[in-house]
Amino acid sequence: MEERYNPKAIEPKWQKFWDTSEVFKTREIPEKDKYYLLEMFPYPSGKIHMGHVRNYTIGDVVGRYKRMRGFNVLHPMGWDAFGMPAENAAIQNNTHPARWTYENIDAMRAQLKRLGFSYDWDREVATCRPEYYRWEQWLFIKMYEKGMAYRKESYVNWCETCQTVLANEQVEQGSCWRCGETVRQKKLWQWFFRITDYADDLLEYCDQLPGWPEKVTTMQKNWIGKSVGAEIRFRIENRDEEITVFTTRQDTVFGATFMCLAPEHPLVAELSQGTDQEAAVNEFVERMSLQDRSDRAMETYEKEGVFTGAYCINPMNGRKMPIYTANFALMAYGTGAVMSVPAHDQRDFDFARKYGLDIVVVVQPEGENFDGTNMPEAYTGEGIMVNSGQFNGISNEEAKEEIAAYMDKNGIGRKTVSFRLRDWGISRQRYWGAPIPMIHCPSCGVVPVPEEDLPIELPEEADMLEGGKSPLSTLDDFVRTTCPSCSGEARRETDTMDTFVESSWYFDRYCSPRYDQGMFSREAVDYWMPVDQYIGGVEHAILHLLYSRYFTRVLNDLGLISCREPFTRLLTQGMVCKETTACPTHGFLFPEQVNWIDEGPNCVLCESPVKIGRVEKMSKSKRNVIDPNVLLDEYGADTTRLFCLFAAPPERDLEWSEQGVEGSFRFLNRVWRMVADWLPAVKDVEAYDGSPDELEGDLRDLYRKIHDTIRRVSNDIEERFHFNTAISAVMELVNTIYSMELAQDTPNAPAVMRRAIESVTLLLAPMVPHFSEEIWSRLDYQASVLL
RNA sequence: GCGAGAGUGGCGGAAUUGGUAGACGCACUGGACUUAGGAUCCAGCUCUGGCGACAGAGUGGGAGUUCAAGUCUCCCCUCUCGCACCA
Repeated sequence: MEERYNPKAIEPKWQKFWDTSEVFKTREIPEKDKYYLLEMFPYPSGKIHMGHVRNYTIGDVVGRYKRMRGFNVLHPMGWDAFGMPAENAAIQNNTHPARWTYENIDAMRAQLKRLGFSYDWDREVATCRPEYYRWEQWLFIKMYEKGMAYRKESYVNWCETCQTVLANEQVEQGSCWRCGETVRQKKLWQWFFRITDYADDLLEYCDQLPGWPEKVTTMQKNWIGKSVGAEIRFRIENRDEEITVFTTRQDTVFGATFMCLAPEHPLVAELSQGTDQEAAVNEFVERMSLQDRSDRAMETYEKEGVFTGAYCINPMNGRKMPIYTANFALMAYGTGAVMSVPAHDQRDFDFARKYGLDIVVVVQPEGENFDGTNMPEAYTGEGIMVNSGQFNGISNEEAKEEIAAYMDKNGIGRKTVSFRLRDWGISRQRYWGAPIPMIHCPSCGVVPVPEEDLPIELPEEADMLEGGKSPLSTLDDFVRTTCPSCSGEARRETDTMDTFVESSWYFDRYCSPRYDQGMFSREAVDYWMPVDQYIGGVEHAILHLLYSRYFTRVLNDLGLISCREPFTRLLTQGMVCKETTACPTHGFLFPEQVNWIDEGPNCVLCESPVKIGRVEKMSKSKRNVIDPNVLLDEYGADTTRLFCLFAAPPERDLEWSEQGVEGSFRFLNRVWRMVADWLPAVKDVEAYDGSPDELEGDLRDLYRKIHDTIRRVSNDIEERFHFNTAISAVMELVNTIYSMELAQDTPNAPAVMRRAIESVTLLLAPMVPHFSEEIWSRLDYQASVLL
């Protein structure tokens, strides 16, 4: 055996071996325990980054480990291939999104193969292929038929830069999640999925996902945002109309002294029309629509509003309440109308003080005597009901129930719940996405494309307009069609679907990726689903994971799948971070632009001293990125993988360290030398399998240490996913062997050492697979170490 | 503001059920081997005092429970992440 460990020679050899021997090819074997392991599939941006390497390495360890433990493992990989970057790249480089995407996929697949991941590549899926999205279109039609998909004109989040609609989940602090542009409100006809029908179900099951990090289920719960309260109707004075509000404090209804409507509320314009307030209201509404959404969402933002000129009547005490439109009333929550109770809500209190509106106390805390003039701020706690007619004297908690019952009986209102979650707007005015399979007929209205006409393929030669309207709407050949129902002239829907639709069911497709009679074969999906272990970044805690849970429920309710939750266990791995380096004149520097000299780091462009910034997530903009390819060239896949596993436990952030990589490489060399040293002695010996009692001294200690290590590593991998401590356990074992300085001619030493070497190889096999396969074969085993 | 998580040597991080705090690695120091080594092997490495055996302190701070606390309870501080005018 060579003295030196040479990954360049070893790794391609075993990658080829895995390929040709088809060890990772998977099929359904009913009598075997299945294990569906999934990592979040990447967007084919062109290059694998360290985040991918970490994510897929963690997954690969679990997959290989489970395989070694005898499970039938499904471990697929594919491409989340639709989306904006392909269009942008196409415009910039004068190419086609499809071409750009497929080239990127080829490049990234090659990189993943270089890392030695145990994927069943026969199951590869790319969501931009018609064979894939045709079934998404099929499902869309099914959902349309069941009323789960619908169209409405509504205010949508609009990104001017991306020229497209964004889902609520894609708006971060009032800005586009992708480009950072301020999001505006725009009124458009849009397609929606009725995810709100599942709000309660999605919420309730959050507590039945013990395999998920609490952090994620909490985020989902907050996002769904259930509030229990009541709906109350207020008659508008001199009109045959009502305003419905949602409140969690129906106990304070007697203290409601005015009404606030969101500026976007349809009644605002209607009520002010023809009054002296009309001009002021219009000015206010106009001003609010131009305002930055994130500014408006600030709690500290000054409350302001305008009287609409109309009044409504408090149904409990007949009080005449002025109707305002106010900036703190949000169209996106509840009904867009707030009954304002200034004594018991801080926002209402601020507003009332500013505009001189009445403050009526209806909940009095014990030992206090609040009234509208002596309160420094709103009182939101518990107390005894006052100024509330027949409900005076009881606690406000009791009053919540009694008032709700009273209102229900008298047709004023009823108990209800409100969710923060909105329906999922999926229309996108973009080219590179799955076309929505609908037809607009002037006489029949909206008609689904007949099933036999699917897929509605994306036309190839789209005129990609930079920042224009939906590219598909400019293609006459695409748009013009005939109505399936009356055969008259009709127009196709030109919006495409949000790319999150594709990623909401790809894990089902992996079960039978080439199936052409439906989304998936029932048999395959029932065998494999749900995913036993899902691994990916926490940035998808709301968006992708919530949508996927929703889709699984839809498929379940349509009778297509047996499970209701898609992911049994979820691991959210931390980010890969590195310090930033900045030059006073050249700004952030790439690692290779920094010259490390004795006096300190130095800019290669101008030689001025470089400032070391804080450790942050690797990103192009901060330039603190390490290209995995460089690592692969220098150290090979196994060292790269080992470093990712050893430097931090998976759920924590991993800080990049050149010395850390060096250390991982050194360890593999150390193991290699040990094996090379002992190989002649152990080659023709059976691994020791007797009782430790028949050994003595160091050999007995070593034999016990071997078994202790096996227990620790198995436990660390299987139950805790603590690969860092699993590796350190193996390091300890190797250190023990080195420090014992066993003589090779000691009786039993070769047998025990063979046991030691085999154990180390098996324990390391999930983590450094090429390395382990190589040693395993040197021990004269023919089959893969995985078997 | 609400919710979640975290705080341990010079650094990354161990300590699984309350039981020797600092495993393993990095960095550093010393030694061995060597023409040489930035390779390798061995040893040291929490802080303070001491040549030393050793003594004292020590897991963000403060109190408590316990024979025993990084771990449990209470209060406080700091950091990270998520949500945030949610009526």
